[in-house]
Amino acid sequence: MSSYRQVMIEGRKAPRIGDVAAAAGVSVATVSRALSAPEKLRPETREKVMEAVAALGYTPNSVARQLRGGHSSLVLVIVPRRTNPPFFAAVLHGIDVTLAEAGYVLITAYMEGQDHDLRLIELAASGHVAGLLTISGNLPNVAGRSILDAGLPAVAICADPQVPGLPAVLLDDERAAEMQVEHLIGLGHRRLFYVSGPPGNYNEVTRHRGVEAAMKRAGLGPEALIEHPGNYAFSGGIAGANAYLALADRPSGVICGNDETAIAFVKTVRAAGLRIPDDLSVIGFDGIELADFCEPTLTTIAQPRFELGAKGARLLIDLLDGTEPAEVMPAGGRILMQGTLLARDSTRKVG
Amino acid sequence: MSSYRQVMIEGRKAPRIGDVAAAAGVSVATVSRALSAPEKLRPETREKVMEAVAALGYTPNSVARQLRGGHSSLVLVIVPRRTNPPFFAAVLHGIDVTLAEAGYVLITAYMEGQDHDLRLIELAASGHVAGLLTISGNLPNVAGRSILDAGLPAVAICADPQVPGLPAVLLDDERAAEMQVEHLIGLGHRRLFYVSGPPGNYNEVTRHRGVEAAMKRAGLGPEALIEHPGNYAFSGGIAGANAYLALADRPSGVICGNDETAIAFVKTVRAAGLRIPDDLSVIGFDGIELADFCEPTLTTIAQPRFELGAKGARLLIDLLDGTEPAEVMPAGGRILMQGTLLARDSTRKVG
DNA sequence: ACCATTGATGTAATCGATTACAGAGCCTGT
DNA sequence: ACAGGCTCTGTAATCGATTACATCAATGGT
Repeated sequence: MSSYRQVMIEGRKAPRIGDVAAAAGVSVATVSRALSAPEKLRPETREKVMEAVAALGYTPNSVARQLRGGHSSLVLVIVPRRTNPPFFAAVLHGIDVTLAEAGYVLITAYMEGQDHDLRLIELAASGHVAGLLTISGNLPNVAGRSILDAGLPAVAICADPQVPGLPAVLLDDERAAEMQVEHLIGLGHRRLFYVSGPPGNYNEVTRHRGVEAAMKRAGLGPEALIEHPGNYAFSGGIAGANAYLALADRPSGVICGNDETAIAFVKTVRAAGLRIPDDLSVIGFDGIELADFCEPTLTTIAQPRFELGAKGARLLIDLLDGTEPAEVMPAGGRILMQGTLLARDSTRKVG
Repeated sequence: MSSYRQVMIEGRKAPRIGDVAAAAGVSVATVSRALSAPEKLRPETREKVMEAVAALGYTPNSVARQLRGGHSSLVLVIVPRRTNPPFFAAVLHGIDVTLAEAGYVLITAYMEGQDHDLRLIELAASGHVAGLLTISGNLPNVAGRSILDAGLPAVAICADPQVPGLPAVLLDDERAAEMQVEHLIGLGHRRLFYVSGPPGNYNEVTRHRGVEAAMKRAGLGPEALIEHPGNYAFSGGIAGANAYLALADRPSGVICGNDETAIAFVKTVRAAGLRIPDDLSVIGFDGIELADFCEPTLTTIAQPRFELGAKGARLLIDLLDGTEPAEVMPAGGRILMQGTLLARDSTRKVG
């Protein structure tokens, strides 16, 4: 029923390029040029047009502009729903700042499943959007249609959907997970409990490899690692903690898939009377601000969240503008960034 | 440089309505009708068209559709930057689910200031968007141009920009702040410390009124309240705590503007050796999940975050579709919802 | 004084859909 | 058998900007 045009009519009607042309006493072509190629106009003509533009409060209708063949300045970012808001907020900030510098506008959409995602796919195919950024390992993919089918330039950030030809800016998850294990082992812990991410999740799979590699390198076999599948959310931390508490012989070191998991884990085992780091050490993953405000402060691996977003956005911009990427693209199209260990109070030497 | 069209050409060229028409052996009008008014077609014609659509993988170009006068299905949500991600994530979730049910797509954009916001204003005026939702008390407003000038249907959520004619779905902030005070006073606290939100902020101003009203009603004068301006972020909680610690005679009750502030406050005063709730009681605001995972668990006022978003979205949808709002609009166009006190371990009886 | 060249501006085609209106079949009632 | 009324489909105008090409005036060269 209600089109934007109808709304316009109800209020002030939006001026069109013809109105400006009439007000300035020139043709529509001249108005168009005044806005997009001012150097082609005599200064006094340009000024006349600009005055009319200002007087009428004219904003070019970019729907029409795009239809004619102009490029959109919208970049769509696909964010997974309902996990880890503090983490993604920082990544989005890096993206937003970088896009804005280059004249693009960030819009985000959340994955929600089925019909909802189908709309995202249609949005991508609809011509509104110039490019695509995804922070989600699972791309909208409904009934055999993928959001990538639209052929938009796209870059993955943080999680690799593993689509051939799709460049990705990622944390070196494997190495980061190794750092988690090495930190605990370095403190003397010989048996570990691991509350992972959702089974099958890209980050989880990669980090899992890192955990196993580090264990092996330290000479520890699979019997030294007890795993519990989590979900990168508070609830997974609670469930993991309950599983931990139920163990007859509890490992002294605990690795959590992310900080929220770790916080919920800590909370739950403390409620059961265990002391951290006296009775057990817990290490998180992500480095959200909050990890420094909980009790005890959480040892964790900090991801360069802002930079991951910024670098991913930069890469997409280069793709869109056709400029040569500043960054040298490694074969396979995956840029890896390193995490940083933040040693705080939730871990300490055993015994 | 790179238009969406160019991209299409690089990959499979996007089929146009004419291609489908040719493939199905009908006219473009028939194809259009098959998609938007199938009941007007003979079943066999419709089927023929649908087959061609499927075979070519045709998605209507909604840029062209909109230009002609069709309504956009995009709703733009303006989110303030860099504050309180866990809070806004829940509000957005309520918005997203509600919009999706009605066939709209949520896109969010963050406020960042100046040039950046100017782009948002242009986005709103550009014809891409059907309606506007704002969760920010300050609307993009640059050089005298407001994002509302575009005349889009709009609804404010959580914070009231106080624009005449702009409907709003709000927490009853004043009442909620009264509840904070009443809770502490009910526990016997007679002097309060208040780490507020940013001075001038809509929510802060309203809650401030509530705090003062409740103090007065309890027979406490202004000397019983010591204020420190905060910012709804961790840093404000730390600064507030330091100000509190510097006091010669510290109030036993502390009100924080939101949960993040409270968490940082608690952390900081505990580090200085104070015990909570033994030495002082602290109450937060918002009711984010995390408030139940910190040490001690945080007493707070829970906002119906999902419902605020959902109700605001519902209102906008009614505006867009021209349906009669289910909710009776009070005069002034402001719908108030109530907060809920969650009494937990960070507050207790004095003495 | 006149033609060629340059620079500024206008005219009209174009992008890809929607939809008012027109026209073509096909029934039906008289 | 034919007018009138359906139903279904096609033709072409339209949305608002961009831009290739046409036009026109002014300038400079000879």
